[in-house]
Amino acid sequence: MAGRATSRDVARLAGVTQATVSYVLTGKGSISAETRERVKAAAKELGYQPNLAARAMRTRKTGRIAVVMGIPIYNPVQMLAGAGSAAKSEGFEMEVHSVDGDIDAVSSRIVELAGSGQYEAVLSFVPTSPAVVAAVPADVAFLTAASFDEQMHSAGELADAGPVATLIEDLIALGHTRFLHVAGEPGFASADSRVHVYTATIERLGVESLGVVGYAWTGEAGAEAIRALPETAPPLAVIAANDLVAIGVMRGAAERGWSVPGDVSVTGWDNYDVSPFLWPSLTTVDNDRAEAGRHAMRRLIATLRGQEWPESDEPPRGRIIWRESTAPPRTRQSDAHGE
Amino acid sequence: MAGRATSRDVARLAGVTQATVSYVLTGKGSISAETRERVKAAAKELGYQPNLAARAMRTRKTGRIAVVMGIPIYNPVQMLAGAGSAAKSEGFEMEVHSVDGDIDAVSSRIVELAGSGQYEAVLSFVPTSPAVVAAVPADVAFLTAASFDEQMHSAGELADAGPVATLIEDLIALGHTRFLHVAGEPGFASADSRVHVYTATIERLGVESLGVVGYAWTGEAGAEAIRALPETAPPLAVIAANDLVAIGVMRGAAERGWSVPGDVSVTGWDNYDVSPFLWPSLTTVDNDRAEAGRHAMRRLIATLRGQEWPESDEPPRGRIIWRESTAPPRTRQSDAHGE
DNA sequence: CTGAAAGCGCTTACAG
DNA sequence: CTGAAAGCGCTTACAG
Repeated sequence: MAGRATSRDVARLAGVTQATVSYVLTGKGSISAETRERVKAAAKELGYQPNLAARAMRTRKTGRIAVVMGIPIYNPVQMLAGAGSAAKSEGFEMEVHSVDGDIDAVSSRIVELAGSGQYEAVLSFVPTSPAVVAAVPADVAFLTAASFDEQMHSAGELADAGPVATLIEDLIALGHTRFLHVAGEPGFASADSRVHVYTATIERLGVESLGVVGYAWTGEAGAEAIRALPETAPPLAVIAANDLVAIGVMRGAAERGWSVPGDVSVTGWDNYDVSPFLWPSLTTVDNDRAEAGRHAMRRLIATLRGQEWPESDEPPRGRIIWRESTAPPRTRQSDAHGE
Repeated sequence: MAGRATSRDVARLAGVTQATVSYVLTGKGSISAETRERVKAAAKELGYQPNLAARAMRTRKTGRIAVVMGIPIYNPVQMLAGAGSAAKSEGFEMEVHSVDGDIDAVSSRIVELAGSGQYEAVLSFVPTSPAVVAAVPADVAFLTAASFDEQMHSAGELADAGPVATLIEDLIALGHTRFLHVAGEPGFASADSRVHVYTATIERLGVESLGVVGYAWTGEAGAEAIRALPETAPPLAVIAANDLVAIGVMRGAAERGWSVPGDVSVTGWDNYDVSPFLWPSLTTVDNDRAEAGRHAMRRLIATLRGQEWPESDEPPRGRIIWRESTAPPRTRQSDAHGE
């Protein structure tokens, strides 16, 4: 039975007082090297683990951080593992709360968590309403890693969507001249910034766009986007907001008898575990999710401690993985009929 | 700033003593209805929330349960949400820990968590070594919902694999006579029990099996299983351990020029979000993951409280969703060459 | 550099 | 049915 010895036991064994034990363990007082060693040895011998509840009560710091997830777009475990390890290495425990519902439901749940007194900070991976910031107690740090707002805009979070520009440039190099973007759910920085970069890049390079459609993280949105296209649409390249949407796009193309990548080149995002095994395998943007989680958590903890966050410290960039779903466009068969 | 009022404040406002407040809130003492109302009203007015750290310290019960996940087979969020809601409704907080590594790494982490004094119970969704049970402190409940052992055997967890039998029976009704099972990672009850039921059903119905292969939750295992087949294998039906494996199987078939479902019928498990949008869409077994999570958590809490768990209370059964990847086998073209 | 003491907010015997 | 008091294990001024 571990976790049983108290600081009093350690003190007794080391022949010092309880306060000395506390000073040694928290590193606060100035204790002689010799005493310090004695205390540490005693703590080790007893397998001493501080009672966190008692410490929390006395310090009024719980050492706990809440993370809020929606029913997520993709498997979030690696991101959570990254966030958790960053929290742990800074001495915090991380607790994950899944919240289902719309932005208001999520927002009020966050306010509730922040007000529960159990957490020193709350990190949201779901978009929240702006009112949350004001409703969170002043002594609880709050950061949303999901929302697209002015702050993020300037903080360089747009960089996350950078691969969209590369994707388009490289597809043009392959011979593509016509594009379509199937976007993710509005309110998510990842979705909004990709739309932003897509639109800007299309304009900058002067190529044709069939529009921005979808606005949902679903396969259905991808399939529907293709079903709604005119018969004359191919050849074209579709930039899908993530792999699920892209798989819907591929299905939509198959339903119409359009070949991938011959008639329709398709790109996704997030590199699902299934994506290398699709037929054709899916070109996608791979993110280091664990690092993304660590990054968000470190930033939250900096906020919590009132530290400045260097602008240069951006989240990790996505890396494009080219696979079979992208290729030079098949030569247009009946150019005369194209509009 | 919420979470600020203490039981003392509530007592003062209600004109009673702190003990009375505690009795009312924990429902333990016998307090007059009138006093009870006054206390409740006061608590509500002050937005009183008990300080959990203080309560934990006094009761020596933390009210917290640790859940251990590996880097998971599929998106675990719904299962975790189910487990979390069951925990919450029983008055516990649930904390998720992701652990990477082999069975020994996972096991020692579990022992560490159980011994930390922070949790009243630990629930593992990863297989653990048998030694864990002995190493966990006696006052910490422990349950693994992932391992396939005698206990589960008798507790009816095999029922989880029941759909395998139905799958085979229905495929036979469709005209199939030759099967292959691509299994998941050994040690996982879900993998082992499916192998068990597959083997038993093949034998019972006297149909041909090309074997049980794979033993990994990967797309590569699925593709490899097909690549290793003799040219004469089709038509056959492949029971894959989950959708990722099944997608690998479909790719393997495509590589060999075998059509799905004409030459190879394929079934998966877990109903991935991408599976309805594959081409062909994938026949699979859909589980109520949230209910599975709730079930495991309720059972853990019953253990924690020393309650008997009724044998009849089984985890939810999977429901087969028939889609395009399964169909009657194409007539064998060159039966003479078949072995 | 170390010791004695207070107190974080709660629950729970024990008297009344 | 309610009140006064102890104590869970820790940290932190305050003296020495």
